[in-house]
Amino acid sequence: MSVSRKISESAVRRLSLYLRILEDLERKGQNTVSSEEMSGRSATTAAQVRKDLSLFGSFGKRGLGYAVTELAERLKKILGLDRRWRVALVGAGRIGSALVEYGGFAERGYDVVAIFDSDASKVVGKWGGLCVRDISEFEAVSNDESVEMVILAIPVEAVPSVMEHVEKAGIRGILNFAPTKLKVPLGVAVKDVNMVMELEALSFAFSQEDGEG
Amino acid sequence: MSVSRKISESAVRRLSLYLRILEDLERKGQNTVSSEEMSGRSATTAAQVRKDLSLFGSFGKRGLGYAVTELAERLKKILGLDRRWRVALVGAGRIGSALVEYGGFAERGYDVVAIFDSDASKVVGKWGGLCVRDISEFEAVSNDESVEMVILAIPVEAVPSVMEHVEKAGIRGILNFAPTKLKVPLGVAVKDVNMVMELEALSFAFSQEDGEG
DNA sequence: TTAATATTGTGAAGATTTTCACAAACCTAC
DNA sequence: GTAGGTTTGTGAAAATCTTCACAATATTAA
Repeated sequence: MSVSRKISESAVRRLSLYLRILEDLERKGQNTVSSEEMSGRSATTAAQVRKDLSLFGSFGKRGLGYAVTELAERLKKILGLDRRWRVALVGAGRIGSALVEYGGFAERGYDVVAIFDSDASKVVGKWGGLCVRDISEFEAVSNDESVEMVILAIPVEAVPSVMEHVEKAGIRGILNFAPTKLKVPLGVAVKDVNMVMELEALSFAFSQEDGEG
Repeated sequence: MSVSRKISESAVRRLSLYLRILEDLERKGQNTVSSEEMSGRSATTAAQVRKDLSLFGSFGKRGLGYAVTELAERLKKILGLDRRWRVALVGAGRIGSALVEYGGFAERGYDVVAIFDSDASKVVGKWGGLCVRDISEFEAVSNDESVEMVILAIPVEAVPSVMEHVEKAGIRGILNFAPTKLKVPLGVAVKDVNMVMELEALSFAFSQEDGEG
């Protein structure tokens, strides 16, 4: 049951996708699903689906496929979604605002329990029932609130000073929206979300097409 | 000069990152940079940097490194950033709002020239100087405005009907924020941005740590 | 019970990506 | 011009990831 092999980035991404597919099938009342059908709904092959799942055990039945609900539960456990996570948002700007109001996080087990900004006095009112705190309070508040992960939605200039607080508080997971590579101590996981980078990949695809025969 | 080899997803991502590093160095007035230094600022090795760049030509000088400004220009050209792109936003909800006001797109050559929503009447006022149009006008407006790419910030349910318009209009690049795999005709490039998926990768990293010796 | 059919789980093969390591090219100093 | 120090560009090796292909196992039907 315990996994000692290193799982690749892309495999984890696919697991995430499989879970979404399974939940969709569940809603539709489908009981079992084959690797073939799963591959049709993702952008992979049936072999890839089976290989990915086999990294964690044998969840299927030969000749039959996978039990939708059971596999979904397994994946949730594998992805650490069999519990809720306490998350802090740092940066109460446009992006931060959108993320808090978005709602998709809570739905999947991530509760935003604190919000910080470098100039909290600028931010009026409550955000989703939380008042925006000053970043200087980060260590104290994140300790009180047992914050485990941070969503970083701040400008690049603010990164160094904010990261000091985050490090001191012992946070070990960061979802980074700032378009810069964070320097973090060993053991801290970082995932970058960079929308401009995605657009650049699009225009690259275009340029390649045009440039070629 | 012309590139016939297929460039990997991750290589393109890294090129994007290199460009950001170079622009930073440019601002700081640095004239040349070594692959070693570049690798220090990204999360790769010097050999990787050189390999990536060599896919497109020989831009450096042995013993000296790369000319910052020149390499930046080269990368811009490679990434299709030596021109401006006309982009439409579809979906005037929270995420769409944040994206438009964000500003980072225009800065990097992507101009939002039209905004659509399935219920435009709900959306009051102008967004960044543009009025929000009804999605039924998509083909006509995107034609008039020479829209090339679309940013899709709509709920999953709305995807099929919206995609019909997008396809008919002949759009060939989509930045997709909807958490679903888009079915697109051949020749249409799609990049997915899925924040929940990133968070799931984070909690996966956590769970792995905890589960292992 | 047996045959027919479906589908998993997985070694092995194949493909792709990353790293290594070093000759070639360039700069500076004398 | 030569020696000494750098750093690129790139084949080749190593590592990683994906696909193939098929034995093993399950279901259904008769």
